[in-house]
Amino acid sequence: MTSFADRVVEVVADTRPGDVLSYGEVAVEAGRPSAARAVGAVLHHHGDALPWWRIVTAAGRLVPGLEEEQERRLHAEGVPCRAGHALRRGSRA
DNA sequence: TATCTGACGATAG
DNA sequence: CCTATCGCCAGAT
Repeated sequence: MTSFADRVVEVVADTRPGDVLSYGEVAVEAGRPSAARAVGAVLHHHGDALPWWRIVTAAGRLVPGLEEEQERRLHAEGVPCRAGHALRRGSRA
């Protein structure tokens, strides 16, 4: 019974190093475009079990409270960050 | 079953 | 750029 949470896990677990998506993007891929909030809850529950650092807000903002940790991990995967927001290729130069 | 909470998203000020 | 409000959904109590 692939629940929404399970779908989210699948999507996030399917991401590879250097990839960065927003909660909304994950929600869409999980089949619930308006469940971005639930996506965050799922990631928070799983903790380090999933590459949560590859997930940012729609505004490109990093996870509140973990900006340092996330920025460090993203940078380690080749994702440049600046002032708490991940610079995604294609979004803006 | 009802109510509250939260690692969200978009719009308005 | 930041704060505030509304809408949304899933999980916990």
